[in-house]
Amino acid sequence: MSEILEKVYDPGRIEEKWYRFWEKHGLFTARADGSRPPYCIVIPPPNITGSLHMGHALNNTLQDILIRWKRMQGCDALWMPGTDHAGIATQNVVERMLAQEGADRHQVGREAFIDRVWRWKEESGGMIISQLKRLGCSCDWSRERFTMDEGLSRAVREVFVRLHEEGLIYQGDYIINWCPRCQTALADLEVEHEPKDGHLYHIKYPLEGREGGVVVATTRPETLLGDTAVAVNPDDPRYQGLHGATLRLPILGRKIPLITDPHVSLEFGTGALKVTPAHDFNDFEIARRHHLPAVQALDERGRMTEAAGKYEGLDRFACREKILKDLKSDGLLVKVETYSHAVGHCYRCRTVVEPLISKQWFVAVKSLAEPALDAVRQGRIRLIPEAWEKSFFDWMLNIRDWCISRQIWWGHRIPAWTCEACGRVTVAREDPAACPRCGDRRLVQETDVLDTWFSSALWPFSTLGWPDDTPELRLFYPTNVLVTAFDILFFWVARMMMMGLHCVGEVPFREVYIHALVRDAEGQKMSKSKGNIVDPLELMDAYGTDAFRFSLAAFAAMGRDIRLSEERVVGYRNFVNKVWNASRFTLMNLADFEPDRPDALPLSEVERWLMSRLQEVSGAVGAHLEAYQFDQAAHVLYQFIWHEFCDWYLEFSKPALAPGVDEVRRHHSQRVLADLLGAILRLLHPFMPFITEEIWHKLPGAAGSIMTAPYPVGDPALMDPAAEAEMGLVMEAVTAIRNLKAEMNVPAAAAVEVAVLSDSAQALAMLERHAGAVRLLARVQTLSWNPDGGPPAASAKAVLAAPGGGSVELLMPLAGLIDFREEERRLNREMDKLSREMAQAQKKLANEDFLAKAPAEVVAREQERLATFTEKLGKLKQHQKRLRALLG
RNA sequence: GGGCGGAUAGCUCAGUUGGGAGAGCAUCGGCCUUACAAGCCGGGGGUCACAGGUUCGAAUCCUGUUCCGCCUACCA
Repeated sequence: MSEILEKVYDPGRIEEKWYRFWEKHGLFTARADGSRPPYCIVIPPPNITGSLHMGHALNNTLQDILIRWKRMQGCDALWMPGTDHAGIATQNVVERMLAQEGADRHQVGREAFIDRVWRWKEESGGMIISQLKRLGCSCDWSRERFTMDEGLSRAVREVFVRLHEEGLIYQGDYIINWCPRCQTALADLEVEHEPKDGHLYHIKYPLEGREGGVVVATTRPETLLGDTAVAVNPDDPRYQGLHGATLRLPILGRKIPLITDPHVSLEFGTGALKVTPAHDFNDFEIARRHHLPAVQALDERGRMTEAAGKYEGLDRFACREKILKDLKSDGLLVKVETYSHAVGHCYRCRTVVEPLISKQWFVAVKSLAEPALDAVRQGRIRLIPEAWEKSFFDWMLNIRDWCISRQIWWGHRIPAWTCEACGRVTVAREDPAACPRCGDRRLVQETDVLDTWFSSALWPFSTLGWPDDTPELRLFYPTNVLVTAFDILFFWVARMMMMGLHCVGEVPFREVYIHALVRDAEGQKMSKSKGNIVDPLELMDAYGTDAFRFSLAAFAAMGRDIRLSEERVVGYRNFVNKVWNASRFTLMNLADFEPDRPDALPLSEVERWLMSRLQEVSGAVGAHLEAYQFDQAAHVLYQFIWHEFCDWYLEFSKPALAPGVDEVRRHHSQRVLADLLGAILRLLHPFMPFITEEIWHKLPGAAGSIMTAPYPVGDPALMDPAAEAEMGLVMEAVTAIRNLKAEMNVPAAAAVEVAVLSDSAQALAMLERHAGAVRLLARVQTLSWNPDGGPPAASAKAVLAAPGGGSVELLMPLAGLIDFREEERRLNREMDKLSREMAQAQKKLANEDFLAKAPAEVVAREQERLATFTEKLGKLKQHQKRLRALLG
C-alpha cells in the first residue's frame, strides 16, 4: 500500500509553505471594487513594542475565523491590519536603551530622539506582524497601516483642528494625573487603582488666637504643606462654633481658614478635611467653589517644592516620613490608624501617580458621547454579549473630559503654535509661517504630543483613507464587526464610536464582539511579574498552529474568562491528527479514483444519513459563527467529524470501498467520500487553515486554494429524517451488541450469534438491510431473524425501541461463553435504571395539573417515553424470569 | 460605595426562548479490528453552592445568603 500521507501529522513543515503560497497568490488582498458584498474588520492594532501574547492570539484567531469564513462565502473580505505607535511604551523602550548608553533623551535632543525611535521601529517593531503571520492571519498586508504614518497623521491633524474649531478641544490649567517617572500627564483611564495598606494619620491644626485645634485625617500627610484650608460639613455639630475660624498650618505656621462644604462627610475620619487644591481632585473642586488659592508643594518629579520650606527637594515619600517625625515631636500627630485605600498607578510603569495642576489639552467629550450612546440605544451598534451595554452606558453617562496632551516626544505633535510677539495660539492643518493676528514669524510649536488613543480612535476610518473620499472608505465603512476584549472597551471602543460618528457621520462598526480574557490554568491574569505567561508561540511549536487555533475557538465561550489548559490543547492536537488520519484513509482509497468518470448509482442509505447530518452540521456551524458562538461551532465540528464521520461513516464505507469486489459501487463510494471530505475540509478551514489547505491540494477533484472554495451551507433538500432514523437504529443495535459482549466479558473477537426479535416489521427490515454492517461492526458471526421457536433462554438480552413504535430485542446466547449470574447482575442494573426513569414519567403523568396545563406535545412525549420504558422493562423482566428458571 | 459575572462529574467547562443533566480530560475494563495507540470498543461517576418563592414542571425565572473573580468610584 502506498503511503500517501505520513502516519502522524507534522505541522511544522506545512504551515510556512502555505502561508507563503497564500501571500504569493494575493489571496488576502481585498478587491475593493464593489463586485462582491463587502465584509470588513479592522484589527485592534497591536503596539509596536509588543510581542504576541495569548490575548492577541485569541483575538486574532477569532477575527481570522470570521474573515476566512466570509471570504469563502463569497464576500470581498478586508481584514485591515496595522500597528499602533504606543507613545509612552515605545518612548520608554528607547529611553531605556539610551540609559544603557549613559545618555538621556534631553542630551540627544528631540529630533535625534525621534529618529532613534523610528530606527528602533524599523528594526524591532515588526515582530508582532510576523507572529500574526505565524498564527495564519489572513490580513490584507498590502494595506497595512501604522498610526504614525503619513496618511494617518493627516487624519489626526484634521480631527484635532476640526474639534478645536468646534470648541470641543480646549487648553487650560486643570488638575490632572501625572506620572512622575514618565514625566507626562495621563488620562483618568490610564490610572490603575490598586488597594494598598496605608495609614490614616490624624493631625491637629491649632486654632489661631484661641485654645485648641481641629484634627484632620489624611493618608498623605506630606500634602499638608500645600493646604490652603480645612473644610467641615456645614451641618456638623462638632464644628458649629468654628466656621470661619483661622487655623495655623502645622510646621509652616501658615494661616488658613476653616470653611464649610457639603462635600465633606460627617462619618469619615474626624469630619474635618484638609484642602490641598494642587494635589487632590476633590480639593481642587472645593477650592474652585471657595476661590481658594492653590499651593504647589510637589513638583513634576514628585519632589517637594520651595513652598514646602525646609523640606524642599525631598522625595514625596521621604518627606512623608520626615513630616510625621516632626509632627510627632510637635505633639500634633494625634492618632495613626491602619487603613487600606486605593492608590493610583501609572498603567505603563506602575509608578504612583501624582495629581498636579497643569496646563493641558482636553477634549470636551459630553457632546460626543451622546450620539454614541444613541447609536447603541437604537441598535445601530450592537454589543455582543449585550450585558456589556450596561457598563458602556454607565461609563458614557459619567464621562469626564479627556486629557489628550502628553509631555513626551514620540507621537503626533499637537498642531498649535504660539506667537512669541502677541501670544496668540494658532491651531492649523498646515504649519503656519506667520501669526495670523500680528504677522510675526516667530511661532513656537506646542511641544506636547497627543495621547496614542487619540489616533487609535480614528483607526476604523483613517486606515480606509479618511479624510480623503476613497473607494475603500465608501465600500467598507462602516466596518462589520470589531472584535476585542473588554479591557479596552472604554479606552478604545467608546472613543472610536465618538470619533467615527462625529467625523464621518456614521458608526465605525455595526457590531462589537467582546470576547473573554485569557488567564492561566489557575485563573490568574497572565503577567510578566507573576511569571505565569504562557507563550502562544511555544504552544504553536509544540502542537501546531491549527490545533492551537482550534483550541482558542473552542475556549471562546461568551462572557467568561478563559483558563488556558494545555491538556485541552493536547486534546485538540489529537483531533487535528484524527482529521489527518481520516484524510489519509480517504486518500489511500482514492489513489485510483477517476473524478471525471460518471457515477450512475444513487446515494445509499448510509450516505444519505451522513449527507443529512452534514447539512445539519453545516447549518449549525454557520448559525453559530453568525452569533459569534465560536465554541459551539468548534464543538459541533468536533463531534460530527470524530464521532459520526470517523467512528461510523468510515467504518460503514469500508466494505463498499474494498477493491476488486464491485468496481461500480467502489467508484461511487470513492466519489461520495471525496465529496464528504472536501466539505469537511472546507467547514474546518477557517479554524484550521493549514492542514485543510495541505489535504485539499491532494484531494482529487479539488481545485485552487481552499481559501476560495465555497463554504458549505446546509441544504434542506438533502435532509433525510428517514435515513437518520434507520441508521440510528442500526448504530444503536451495534452499540447494544458491543455492550453485551463487553459487559459479559465476551472477547470482542469471539464469534457470537445474535438473534433479533421484533414485533416491528419495519425495524426488522431496517436491520436486515444493514445486516452486513451490523455483523462487521459488532463482530457477530451469524444473525437470525425472529427464529422459529425463539432463542435459547440462556442468553444475554438488550432491548431497543423501534423507530415506529414497538421494540427490538437482541439476544446473545451465553452457553459456553460466560456465567449466567453475570447476566443476572447486569440485568438488575439495567432494570433499576429503567425503573427509576419510569417512576419519574409515571409521576408526571399521574399529575392532573400536568396533563391539563402542559403543552400537548410535552405530554405526548412523556407518554411515549413511558410506553418505551414499560415495553423495555417488560421484555427484560420476562428474560429475567426465564433466566432464573434456568438457574434453578 | 455602586455595578457586573461566576459557583453543574475528580479537573476544565458547555447547557440559546423553563419540559428527558452534556463534552473534553482524568478514571475503570477490554482491544495492535489492514486511517489513526495522538488510536479503537465498552463502563462508572453529578442533591446543577445554600435557603426560600413563582410554576403542572426550575440547572434555567424571582428574592435572600455564602464564597470567588472583575469593573468602576472624588469619604480624605
